[in-house]
Amino acid sequence: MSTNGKVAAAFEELAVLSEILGENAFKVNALRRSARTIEALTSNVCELEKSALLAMDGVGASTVAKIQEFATSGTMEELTGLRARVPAGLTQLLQIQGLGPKTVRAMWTDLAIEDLAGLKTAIDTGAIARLPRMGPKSVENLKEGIAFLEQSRGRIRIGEALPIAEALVRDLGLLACVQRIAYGGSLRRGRETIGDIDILAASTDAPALMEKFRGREDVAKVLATGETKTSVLTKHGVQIDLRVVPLDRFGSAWLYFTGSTDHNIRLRERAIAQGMRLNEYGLFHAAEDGTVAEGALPVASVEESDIHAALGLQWIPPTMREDRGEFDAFAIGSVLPRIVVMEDIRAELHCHTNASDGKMTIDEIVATAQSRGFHTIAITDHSKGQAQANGLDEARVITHIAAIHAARARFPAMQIWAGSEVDILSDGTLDYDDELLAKLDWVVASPHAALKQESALANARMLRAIAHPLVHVIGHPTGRVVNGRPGLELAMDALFGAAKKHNTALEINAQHLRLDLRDADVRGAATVGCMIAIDCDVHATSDFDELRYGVLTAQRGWLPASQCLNAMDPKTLNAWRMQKRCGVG
DNA sequence: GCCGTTTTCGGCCCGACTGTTTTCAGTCG
Repeated sequence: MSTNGKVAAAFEELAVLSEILGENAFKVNALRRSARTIEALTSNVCELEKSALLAMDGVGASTVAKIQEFATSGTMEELTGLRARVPAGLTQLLQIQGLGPKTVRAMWTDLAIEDLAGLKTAIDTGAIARLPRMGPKSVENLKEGIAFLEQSRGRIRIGEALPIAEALVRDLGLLACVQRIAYGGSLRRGRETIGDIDILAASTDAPALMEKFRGREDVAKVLATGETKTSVLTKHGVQIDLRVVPLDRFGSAWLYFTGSTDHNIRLRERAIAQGMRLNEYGLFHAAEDGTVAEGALPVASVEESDIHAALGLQWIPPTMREDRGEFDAFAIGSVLPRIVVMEDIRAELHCHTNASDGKMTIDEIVATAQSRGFHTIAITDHSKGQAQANGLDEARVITHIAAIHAARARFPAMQIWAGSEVDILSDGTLDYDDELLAKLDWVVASPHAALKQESALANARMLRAIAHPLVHVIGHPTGRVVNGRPGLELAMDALFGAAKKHNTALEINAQHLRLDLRDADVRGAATVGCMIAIDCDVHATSDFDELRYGVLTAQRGWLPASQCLNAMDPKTLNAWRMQKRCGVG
């Protein structure tokens, strides 16, 4: 785990243990907020100056002291103390749906339950019923919560969640009683993993809509159902919540159910500061004492943008609602560079044909790119080190370059480049020599092996590749897999600085399994002024559809269209390609 | 634990739902 990951985990653990001990909930929340802030940093938190730490929202003297203590000793005294007081097994109990810190604490102090096994025993013997507010239904829910936890899949990847949500919105949207329907939550914000799927609807007949939803073929269990809210668990182990609101309150509800929690809190604070109140039913004028008159009509509620406008904001895209500076950036009057959108993307600069491990021929892949409205494609089959992927040796590369260039006559409207995805070897040298690299129109250099190497070595390796004058783009820079492997542990800020200096682009690999660079790193790279390529790493036709995950990640990283290679017109992109090699060969 | 266009102390977003209760605590998003 990276240093920032360790420090963030320490703060999260502080929060959990404090919660079980019954600490002030606002303190617990502040600890959690510190954890999230540290997790999203692109610099090593232990190497930052005190002033830089204090400048971050929600970071105060106490947090700084803990970080500095961790930096020098590798531990936090307070955390060590809490671990000694709270049984380790209690933390897991908090992951049970419907079981919170108050009840866990009561289980521990009243019944001496210290872990999941102890809880199960207390349920079996009936001892659990001695707790206050623990009636038969609560016990039943507890049993189901434990069963769900034991078979739970945790957060699922966005590439799995989004198609499920889209199908649901499409199907339910066909019902005559549905006036408006959309998904919200972390899915709409484009996060790389999703806890559950949130669907929001306006309907003339809410009970009928709920019944249709509960009766869907893929529903395994109804978790809760009422007038306005139904939660189900699908056969694939995904929780889906459906909320129904009046049509004229859709905007405020959508804003609320999209989040994030931190963003919502800041938005409501903003409303209060302006003498108003905000909830899912709208933005309301408040009386002197802060209350809203019974039955008052909202100032704004129909569209999200109405509420933003009434609070002095331009509409904030969902991908940027994380309380990471968006309130200043979107204040009315402030000007933000235009963030990249799907329609900007007109080039695929990383793809594989059947010459290595792709499924398509050169002509098939070019034709597909053209049919998607692209003007440029760089064909980048694997280098020889990727033997398992049928990587090309030097002789095959020469033949392949000629075959790719020959395709230009058959696709006169397309700019077609013969490239390679060349391996960055563990020492930072490349898998082809410079003479061969210079014959290629386009070079993507990527790490594929030695992804567990020590951090200092990994940094040196990637810096060397970034500095190589014949490399255009660094492909999937960390080699991580979402929910899979952590990848290289890199000092990202140093990489961004080098990429800027050498004018080497960094990739957002759009494959939802990779999303590498991750969102927070895109933000860091974009801030420094790096160029970014959003590529689908195409192996088969359907891989072109992964593009949207890459674009969502770019938007979460506040990437301006002007810093995205794939958003350039063909001439500008070609000019960038040529000048990248200025003074070479 | 953090923070300040009334505050360096006293607040800190807001409502729905559930199950247990006779008015509300706990949990969730």
